[in-house]
Amino acid sequence: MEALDSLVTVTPHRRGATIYGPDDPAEHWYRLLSGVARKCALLPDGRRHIVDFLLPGDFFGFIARHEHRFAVEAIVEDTVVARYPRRRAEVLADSDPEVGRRIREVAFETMSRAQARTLILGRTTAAEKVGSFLLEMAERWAGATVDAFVLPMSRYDIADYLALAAETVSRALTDLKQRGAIALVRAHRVRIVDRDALTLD
Amino acid sequence: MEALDSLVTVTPHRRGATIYGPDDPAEHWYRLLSGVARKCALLPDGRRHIVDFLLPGDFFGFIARHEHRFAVEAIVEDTVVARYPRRRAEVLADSDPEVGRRIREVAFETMSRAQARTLILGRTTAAEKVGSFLLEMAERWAGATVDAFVLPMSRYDIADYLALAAETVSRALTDLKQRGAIALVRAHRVRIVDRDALTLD
DNA sequence: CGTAGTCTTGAGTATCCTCAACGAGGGTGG
DNA sequence: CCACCCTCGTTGAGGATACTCAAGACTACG
Repeated sequence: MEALDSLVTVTPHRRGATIYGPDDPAEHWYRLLSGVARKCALLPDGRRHIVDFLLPGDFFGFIARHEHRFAVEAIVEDTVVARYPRRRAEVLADSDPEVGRRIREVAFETMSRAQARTLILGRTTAAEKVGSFLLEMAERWAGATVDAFVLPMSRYDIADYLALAAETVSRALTDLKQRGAIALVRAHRVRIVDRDALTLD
Repeated sequence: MEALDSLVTVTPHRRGATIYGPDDPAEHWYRLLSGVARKCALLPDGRRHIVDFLLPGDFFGFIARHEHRFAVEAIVEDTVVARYPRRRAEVLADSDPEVGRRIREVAFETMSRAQARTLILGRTTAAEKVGSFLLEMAERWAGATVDAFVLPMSRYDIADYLALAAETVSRALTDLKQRGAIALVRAHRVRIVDRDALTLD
């Protein structure tokens, strides 16, 4: 991927900063190098949906159209993003099979993420949604299956991701804690104690 | 795309037939030529999720891994599917930039579909979910923005797609009908009367 | 024409949302 | 270093929504 790396621009972002907006021309592809970000859509009635959380290594901003439909915002301080000019990357993909294949792989991974998300949202009860969400985060966090990790996003972010009220997320988490399924340290540090209790029921 | 077309195998499927199963080796890419299909996941507790409805023109079965996680089943009689051997298609994509770019475009389209679906599932009330679902189907149906179309899938399918109970789907539809937002002919033929009434509550 | 599956409708209950108040943490400025 | 403030998180009570269980009506198929 040295060929693609020659095109890259690396930019740090502050917490809350917008990486790209919903009406920006889609002239770049992006990859998160460090930090965490959220991809969100603002609905006509003012509500907000979070369609994806972006972790280090994740690519985003891929789109066939010429305009993004979502906004991407940094969630933590010093969220570092690599940016690839779309046109030149596409030209490179046409001439370099290695690059083209890599981009296809990345697109397939992104699709996998979207499908996993769909399965989580398809859960019916709040406890199941929150449980599945924690398992997803634990799995995506550094790729390894770690049991303890940091949830950098707020309860409101989680709520807008799972289509729940923030209070319901909070209640579900305390409930999981009291059942012994997870342990919480100051609201943002999670340790999974009983994996099975997060899926069943 | 004549290059890819030389690899294709076309197969008709009966209503209810399995196009590929959850444990099949992912040795093919697919495209729906006619009919309708559902992509579904079977959960450990026996419930079913429908992750996507596939309409004519849609590609599916793209995956980086070596095994599918979902099953795809025909919903209507005579659902015709084109099948491309994955390995050979990948080799072709490496050697033919045209093919490679087309596959990237298809992957991006599939991602768009997944994101649209996420927005629908993120709706909170049943009426909004069903309304958004109808608008999605109306839009995807033949690409044109038609107001009258056929909903070939059962209420149970819609329910498993929207994470609702089948009864709730039925109630939401009759409610929309009584409000004058849609007209129904024998449960499966829909005409959209008032588009705005489908989005804003 | 008959039957099996699907769709609709009803009643009661569980879940989640809304509104509200309180508490905790982190950051800032004195 | 401490006090303040402000955002975020938690908890409670009441009401709305959707689910479950159940039965009846209709369709589509054989």
